[in-house]
Amino acid sequence: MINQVPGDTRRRIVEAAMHLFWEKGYGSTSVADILGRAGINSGSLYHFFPGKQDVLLAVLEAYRTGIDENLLEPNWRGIDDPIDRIFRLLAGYRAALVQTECTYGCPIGSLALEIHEPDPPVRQLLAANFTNWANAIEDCLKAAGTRLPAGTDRRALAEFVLTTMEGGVMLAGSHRDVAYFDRAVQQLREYFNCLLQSARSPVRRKSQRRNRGKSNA
Amino acid sequence: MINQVPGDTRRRIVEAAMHLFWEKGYGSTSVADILGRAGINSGSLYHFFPGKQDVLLAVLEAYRTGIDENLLEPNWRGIDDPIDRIFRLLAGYRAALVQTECTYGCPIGSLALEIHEPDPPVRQLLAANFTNWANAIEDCLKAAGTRLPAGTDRRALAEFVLTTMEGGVMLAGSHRDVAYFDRAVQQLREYFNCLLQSARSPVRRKSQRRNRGKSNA
DNA sequence: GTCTATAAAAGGATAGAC
DNA sequence: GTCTATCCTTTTATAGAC
Repeated sequence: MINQVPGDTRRRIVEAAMHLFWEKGYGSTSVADILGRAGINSGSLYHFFPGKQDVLLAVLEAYRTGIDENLLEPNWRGIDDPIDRIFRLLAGYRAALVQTECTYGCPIGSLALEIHEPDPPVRQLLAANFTNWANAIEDCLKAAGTRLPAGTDRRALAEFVLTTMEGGVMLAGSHRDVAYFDRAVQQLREYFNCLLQSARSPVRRKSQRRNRGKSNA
Repeated sequence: MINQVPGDTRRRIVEAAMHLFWEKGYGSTSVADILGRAGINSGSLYHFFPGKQDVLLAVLEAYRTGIDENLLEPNWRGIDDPIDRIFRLLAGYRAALVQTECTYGCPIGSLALEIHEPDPPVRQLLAANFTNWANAIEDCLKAAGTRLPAGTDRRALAEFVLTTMEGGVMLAGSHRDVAYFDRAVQQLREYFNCLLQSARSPVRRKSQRRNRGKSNA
C-alpha cells in the first residue's frame, strides 16, 4: 500500500479490532472483518500476530495503557473536586449511552462476560483494566480526605462505583433505556450523600468503634 | 430412542442449551454441542426449532417463567424477613461463585453483554428477565414498609440491588476471586444500613439535632 | 418424530511470490 | 511487509428415508 507509515499497520489492526470488538463482540468479529476495516490483507495481520486471540490481547493492552489519555483526562479536564470527578466519569458513560441509543457497552465489561474460556492471559488483562479503573476512583476517594467518614473502605467503595457503572450500563443496554443507568447512578449518589453526611455528623453505633470499616449488618 | 417420554425431546433440548449457554456462552455453543448433550440428532432439533436463535429464545423464556421455582423459592424457603431475603438471594449467587471457583456468571447478564445484535425478541426477553428479578426485590422492599425512609424509590433501589449483583459477579469472575463480590455486597449492606438507620431517626438537613429519640445511637 | 447423510457457507490460519 | 490464493475445519441448516 502507498503512503504507509512504518509501524502503522499494527496500530491500524489494533484500532480496527478495538472498534469491532466493541461493536460486535469478540466472537462475532471475524478476522476478515478486521482485515476489511484496517484495509489490509491476511498476510499482514498474521505477520504481526500469531492469531486472533493475540489481537484481543493487544486490544486489551491498548485499553489498559490508554485509560488516562482516552478516558480519564477527557472527562476530568477542568474538574478538580474528587467527588465531582467520580460522577463526571459516570456522566461520560451516560453520554456514550445516549449517543449510541443505548447500544454502547463498556468494552471491558462486555468482553469480560463474553469470554468464557479459562484463558489466563486474556482474563488477567481484563482484570488489570478493572483494577486500573478502580484505582483511579480510589485516588479520588483518598483525595476526598475527611469528607468521607473515618474508616471508610475506599477500595471497596471504588469497586462499588465500578459495579454500579457496569450494572447500570448492562440494564440500560438491555432495556434500551438510559433511565436504568440514571437510576443506578442516583442510588449511588444517595449512598455518597449518606457517607458525606455521616462524616459531618458522625452517627455512633456500637459496632462502628470496635470494628471500623468492617461492620456487617 | 427408546423409553422416550412424549414431549420430552423439546424439553431436553432447552435444558441442554440452557446449561451450555451458561457454561460456554451462546456464540461458542454449536448446535452440535446441544445435540450431543441432549442425546439427539440434528433432525430432532430442527423439527422443534427453526434455528439456533429460537433455542435461545426458549432458554430465556424458561429462565423467565422459572424464576420463582428455580431461584427465589430455594433461596427464600424459611426466611420471612424481606431485607434478609434480599441478602439471602445475594448469598445464593455467592455460593454459586464459590462452587464454580468463580467461573459462574449470571446467565442472563452474560447473554445480555454477549448478544450485540439489535435483535428485538432476544433483547426483550433479556429485559423481561431483569424486570422479573427486580420485581421480586421490589416486593421485598415494599414488604419492608416503614423500615425504609418515606419517599424511598423502591423501584430504583431494587434495580440497584440487581446492578450490584451483576457488577459483583462480573468482577469476581474476572479476578477469579469471590472477595470482589463480597465487597460489592458489603457496600450495598452499608447503604441499606444507612437507609434503615435514617428511617429510625430521620435526618434533618440543615438544622439537624443529633441523636434524637431513643435509638441506641 | 427421529434418524443418517450431506449441502453450503464461513471461519481461522498458512504458503509462497513479490 | 504485504500481497494473492488456498487449505482445512467447523458451523448452521436441509433432504429424505424410516
